[in-house]
Amino acid sequence: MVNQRARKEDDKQERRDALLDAAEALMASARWATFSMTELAAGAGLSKATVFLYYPTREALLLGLFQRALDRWFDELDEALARGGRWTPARVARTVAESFADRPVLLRLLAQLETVLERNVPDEVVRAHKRWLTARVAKLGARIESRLPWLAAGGGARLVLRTRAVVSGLWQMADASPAVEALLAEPEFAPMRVPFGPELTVCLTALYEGLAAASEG
Amino acid sequence: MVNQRARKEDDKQERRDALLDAAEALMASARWATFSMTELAAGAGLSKATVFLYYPTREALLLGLFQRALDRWFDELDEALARGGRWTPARVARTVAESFADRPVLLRLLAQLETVLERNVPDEVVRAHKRWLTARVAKLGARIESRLPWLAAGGGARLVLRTRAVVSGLWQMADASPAVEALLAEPEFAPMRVPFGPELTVCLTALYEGLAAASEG
Amino acid sequence: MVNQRARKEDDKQERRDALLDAAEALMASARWATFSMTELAAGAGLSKATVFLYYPTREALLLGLFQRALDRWFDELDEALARGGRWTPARVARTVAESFADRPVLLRLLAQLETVLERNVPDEVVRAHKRWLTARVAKLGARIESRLPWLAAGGGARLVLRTRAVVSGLWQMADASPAVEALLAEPEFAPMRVPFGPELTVCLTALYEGLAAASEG
Amino acid sequence: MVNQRARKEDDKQERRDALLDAAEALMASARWATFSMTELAAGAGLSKATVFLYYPTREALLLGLFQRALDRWFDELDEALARGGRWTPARVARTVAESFADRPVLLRLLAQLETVLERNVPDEVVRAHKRWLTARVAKLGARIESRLPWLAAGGGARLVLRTRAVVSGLWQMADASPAVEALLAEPEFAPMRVPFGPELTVCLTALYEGLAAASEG
DNA sequence: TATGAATGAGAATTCATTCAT
DNA sequence: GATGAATGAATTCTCATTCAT
Repeated sequence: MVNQRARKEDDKQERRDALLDAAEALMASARWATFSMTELAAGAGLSKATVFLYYPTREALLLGLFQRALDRWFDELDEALARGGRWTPARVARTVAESFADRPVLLRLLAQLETVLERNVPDEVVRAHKRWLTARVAKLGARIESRLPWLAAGGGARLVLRTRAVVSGLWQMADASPAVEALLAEPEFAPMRVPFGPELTVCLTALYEGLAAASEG
Repeated sequence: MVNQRARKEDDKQERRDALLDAAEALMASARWATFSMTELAAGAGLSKATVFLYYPTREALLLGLFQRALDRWFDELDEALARGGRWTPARVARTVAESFADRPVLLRLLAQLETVLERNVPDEVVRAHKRWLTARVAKLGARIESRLPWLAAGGGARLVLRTRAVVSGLWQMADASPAVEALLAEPEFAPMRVPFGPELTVCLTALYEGLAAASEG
Repeated sequence: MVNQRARKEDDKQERRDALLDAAEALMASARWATFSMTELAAGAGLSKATVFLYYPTREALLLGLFQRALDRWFDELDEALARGGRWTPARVARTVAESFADRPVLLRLLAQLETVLERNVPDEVVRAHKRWLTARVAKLGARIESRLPWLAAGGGARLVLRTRAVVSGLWQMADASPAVEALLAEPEFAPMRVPFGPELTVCLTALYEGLAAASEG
Repeated sequence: MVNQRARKEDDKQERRDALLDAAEALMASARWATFSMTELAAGAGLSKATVFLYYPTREALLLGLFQRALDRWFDELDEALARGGRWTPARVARTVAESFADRPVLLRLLAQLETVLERNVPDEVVRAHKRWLTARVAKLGARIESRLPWLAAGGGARLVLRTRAVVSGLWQMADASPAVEALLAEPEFAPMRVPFGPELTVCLTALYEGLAAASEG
């Protein structure tokens, strides 16, 4: 991917994607906490100036990366929830929890959304993103409502947001720095360890079941 | 006759506390997102170099602030949970949710713990913090276990961690930048709004009830 | 039958003129201080690369714009000085001063000539410009000598250069940034205000009269 | 001037002066047109960050340099005008013209004042500068009024401003880039040469005499 | 102990200009 | 001839941290 010119619209999208691929690789690596445009450009084999050709600010780029990762996740989860069979809160929870497996980049960005992503981005870009997000949340919410009939109208979207909170909160606890990781490996700190996958399943299951019970009770 | 050494230690602690007070004021203000050592020193009426005399790094200081805020919260919640009457999961949830009211600083630090606080801090400092934290979590966990008898041994501590995840995740969504805040105020984005307090109560209640049901079932 | 080559040359000149038109519009606007090739190309409805097809450097383009503006000014002033009646130094001064009315672009470029325009321009381009300029100055100088007979041979050209100095110096003082403009509007700074038109008339009149007196005495 | 610390207020002023000295050296050199903070820091034997410790922006620094150079000029001219003997417009003109000899830095900054110096400078700094300038102009104006009694009250200050215009305008024409300099050395361009010193004397003399005549006539 | 001064090591971003089609 | 894409080379400025007194 060196030194070629993206001429057609397709090529441009390709380049954009390549850029996001490089960003993703960086965010997935151990150096994710110090993500910089310099490193990104180097990783993508492009000059810094070229990066700014495609994204007006660092944050806009990260927002783009977030949106792409989220989009893929929405797709996958939607598909998973479209499968047949009997749907209980627990099954929904398991399905949702599984959908986050192997998505460290999405999870990291999720944790940074409000803190980083939505600052220093042109207003219209944020607006476009939020509009897109609202639509996708609504769509997923509708799907979930069809799976959990006790949900009121709009309850599906609300469930998505609550899920996001649990996911993001748990991930933050799980994604410790190497130093802390090492510390937590010591027996003394065993009670503080948070295995992301299992915990997520447990928490989402409990949350959904609890909400179901509340709506029935 | 007062011990000279001790008095010095006291002075030192006093200074430390003054520093944390200034840091807290800053984190509570609108400028919290740009917390800098310069501003902190100015706020504390000290020179920057002096700050580094008491805390080896910026992160260590924030960790100190976090620990203090958390300590106060532990105390308050412990006290609240010590009150009499019948304790249901819902009451515990409400009590916990209320304990986070008016604690923006704690909540902001909570959201940054893994991302910021635990990097660039001397190992022993992290270790000491984690040790303290483990103890307090265990203690609070025990208290909660006494209130929710269906919890297995160690289940209280685990509940505390899970609670932390929900709290932190919800807060992040709620603590948006002013620009996003304005955006979310538009009717179009109403479904994306997350009122922290009410949502926390709902989520924790559901979570606890769900866990209770699971342990019984 | 029209010459193909010539027509092409005409087209080229047309394009060149269109470019200068866009540049002029930009230099006349409030954004003149941040004149950039990007903005220019956008204003001309061309791509940046195309601009460089017609002018080798940014400075060469500005030099072209300067030359065109100056050319028009020479024409107008020459015409004005061709009028009949009795010519005194004062009348010449007034005529010259008036010739600068409503020529902000010329004046701005005048102030930048040595600082900006004549750097980073191919040698032959500068040479061609200077040759043209010398000729026009000589011509105008001759005209002025016919109006102010006390001028020695070559004195007209020298007067043109001296005039240029006064004009450029006064304009610089008058064309302040908005911030300074606002400041100068305060009573305290009244003595520092320089109204370009009136001052120019006064200064040129005095200069010419002074030179006249000197040549006679 | 390496790596020492400016501790007392005196030292600080010294450092400030050293910084301005380095800036002056740079502005006096051939590279003056590309003056950058990087080059300045290198020239001063300080780190870039240190430079920003003393001046908040590049422009503020240049403004400081300008003010110092101007201050010295004011002093010298004031002194020269304080000398005894009979004062004619011509003698004032000669004195003023001489006061600009060997002041390339002042002259270059003069030509950039409005274009560069007064942008990107904190408002209060500009205000302070303008206030200082107004006062010094008034003082010098008063001195000149005492030398040229035909000047009305306030006419001295006005004369200073008009002088500034002539000086700045002539200097700009004289301070050509090396390339242009070489060009102008050719016989063909002899009429376009502007020897700064002599021309300044001639122009100021004519201007002052012209104004004197006008005020009498 | 306290601190004002100093700085290393970036950071994001810009812009005139060139290249490949 | 025209152009969209790409970039080299700067630029200003920031900030946590260290040094010398």
